[in-house]
Amino acid sequence: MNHPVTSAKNKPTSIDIAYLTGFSQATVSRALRNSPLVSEATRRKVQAVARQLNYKVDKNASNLRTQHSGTLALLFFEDPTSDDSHINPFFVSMLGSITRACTRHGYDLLISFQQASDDWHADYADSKKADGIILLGYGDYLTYCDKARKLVEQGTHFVRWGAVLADQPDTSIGCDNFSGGRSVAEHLLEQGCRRIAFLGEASTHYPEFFERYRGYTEALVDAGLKVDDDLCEVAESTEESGYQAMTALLERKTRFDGVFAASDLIAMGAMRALESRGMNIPEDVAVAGFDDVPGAGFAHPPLTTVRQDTSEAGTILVERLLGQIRGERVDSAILPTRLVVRKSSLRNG
Amino acid sequence: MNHPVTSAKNKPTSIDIAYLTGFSQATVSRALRNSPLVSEATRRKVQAVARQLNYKVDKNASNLRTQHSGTLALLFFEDPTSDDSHINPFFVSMLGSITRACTRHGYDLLISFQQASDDWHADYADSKKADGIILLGYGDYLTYCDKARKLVEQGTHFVRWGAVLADQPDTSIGCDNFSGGRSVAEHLLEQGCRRIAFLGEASTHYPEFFERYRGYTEALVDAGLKVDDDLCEVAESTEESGYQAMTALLERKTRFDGVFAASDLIAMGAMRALESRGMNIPEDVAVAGFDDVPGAGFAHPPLTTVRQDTSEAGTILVERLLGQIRGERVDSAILPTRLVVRKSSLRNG
DNA sequence: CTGAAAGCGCTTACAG
DNA sequence: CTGAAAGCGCTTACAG
Repeated sequence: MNHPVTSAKNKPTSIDIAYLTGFSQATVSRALRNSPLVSEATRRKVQAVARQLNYKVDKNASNLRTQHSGTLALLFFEDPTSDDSHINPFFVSMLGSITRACTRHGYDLLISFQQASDDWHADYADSKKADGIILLGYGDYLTYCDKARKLVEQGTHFVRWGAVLADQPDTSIGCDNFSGGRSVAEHLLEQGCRRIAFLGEASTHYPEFFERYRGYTEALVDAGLKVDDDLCEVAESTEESGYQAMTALLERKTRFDGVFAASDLIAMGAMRALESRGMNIPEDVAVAGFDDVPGAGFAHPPLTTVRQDTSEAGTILVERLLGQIRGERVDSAILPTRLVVRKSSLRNG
Repeated sequence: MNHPVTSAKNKPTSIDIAYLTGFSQATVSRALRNSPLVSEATRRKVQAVARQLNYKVDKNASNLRTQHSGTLALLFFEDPTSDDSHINPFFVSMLGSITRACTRHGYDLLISFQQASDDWHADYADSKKADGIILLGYGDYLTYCDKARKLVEQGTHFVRWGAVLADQPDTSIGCDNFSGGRSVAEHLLEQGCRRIAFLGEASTHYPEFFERYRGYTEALVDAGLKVDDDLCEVAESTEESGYQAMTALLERKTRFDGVFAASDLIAMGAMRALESRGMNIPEDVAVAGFDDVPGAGFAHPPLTTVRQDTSEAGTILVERLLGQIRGERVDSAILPTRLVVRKSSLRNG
């Protein structure tokens, strides 16, 4: 009846501790979890032995038993084109704040990068590896909606960072893209710009950009200007795409004195294109972006942009998701934005 | 004897599929895992029903049974000072390539950010949430060594990105910091620099930086120059620290015509400080960094630096870790570096 | 406060 | 090729 003493090879189990302390395995389990059903003395004895053996509860076993994993999954959608080194810095900030929020709530975070086009690797929840999922990254919104509906049907717990629109099936958290876009356009108008270009794909497929665009057009119209389609150039959210969009715009010889890029990456590419043509920013062309990525302040010239509070965003994403997991009804949320004026748009003063 | 048909509420199990197909649960399990022990017809029937029910194997159950998790954990050490938005871009690249390498090998990735000073949250392996751990991020090397030794004793599978030195207890993967540092100094000398400052903490606590420093001093000595301690300024790897180090250097009124910053972030901060004093780069001072972070090429002026192949690094980290998990003996590895010359250091031509 | 027992949902010898 | 059975290591009613 001798219990094999834990060897260096095999991780200790609660049975080992039970044997060593003389208690039953059930009591050991309770003591380890600080159950009030266990006496102080027992708790101490058990925990001392556990520490000594470097015992850690087997999560696979406890998760199987309790039916939850204490883990959240972050699905990160990226362009098929992007490589290792070019993860959108805005999403990096989000990743940071989401990770921190998870830690605060005692959850672990599983991450997965995927092509927006692929079939989602969204089975983390179905396979019980995660209790819920956070969706991050741009992709075609309409395609997303179809998939989101399926997830909702299946009862998968998930939240998403993105545009908050009417009649969405999911819980979305996003910033106020419309008023952010409007504030940029108003600012450029104040700086004396009269022909303001827009760089970004403004369509129902990319509602974040579309809302920013709508804010921009509204500001123009309110200022008595008309929207000139010649000043709009499609771009996705990369530096390279911004460079190309600006190059295309310049080649069209359309006159413009301001640029609202739908994201900072686009803005940075656009500034590079402008500079390579010898144009001065902001004297010849005032430029503004959106996101306030780390680096926007170090750009040349420092970039005027719209700040989204990633720290708050991450916190809310995690909290709403955990609420959903607890079975609460949670709503979508729109976060305020803030215009950050820097040199790239300041023409006087 | 009627088996309750799976309701929308409860996730289906292999028992449900067994009931629906008429096979035993064991056969269902085999069929789902494409075991050769099962007939083609059975396999198809089982998998069809599984698909229909949106059945996914419960990972907690299968992990418990097989005793491995199919998951790797990435522990990311960061400065206590850093906030969400300032994750070192070099490590972001590593994160990208590690994630991709995991995906290729069919592993999931758990990530955790932690303060280097804290007790490590390294129990992912002990609690069986992960089969192995990847350590990333700078921190005091000597402190690390103590902890690494304990992990090795416990039989924890782990690899680390960092300096590869003699007598290390662990498996480390790092770049050739010494020759990288040497190549930078040689290049600056070729550009006519004679008084080259070094920015970074060169001590045994930070062996990566120390090796870069050693490469730098060797190049100077080989060129018949002497190493001037007055030209060295301690800095940690942040933009802000680089700015401050350069400011301190300038205030000391020591003459210098070149700067080797131990990392790109330091270099970028240093360039900002130089510019704010009206100095021209590279005419007055040639500058070079280390890492080739995304953004180095977009800096003003574009930054000369040493490229570390993060894609290769991530791949090797994951592969060696998986080898270790399989019980193979794996060695540390030193990856080659490549000098990337850009405008910040080009004084003629 | 403690213990004996059941069971979470799988995988895999063992037997046929 | 298939099934009955054991067991991975926990947590938690149930009984005392």
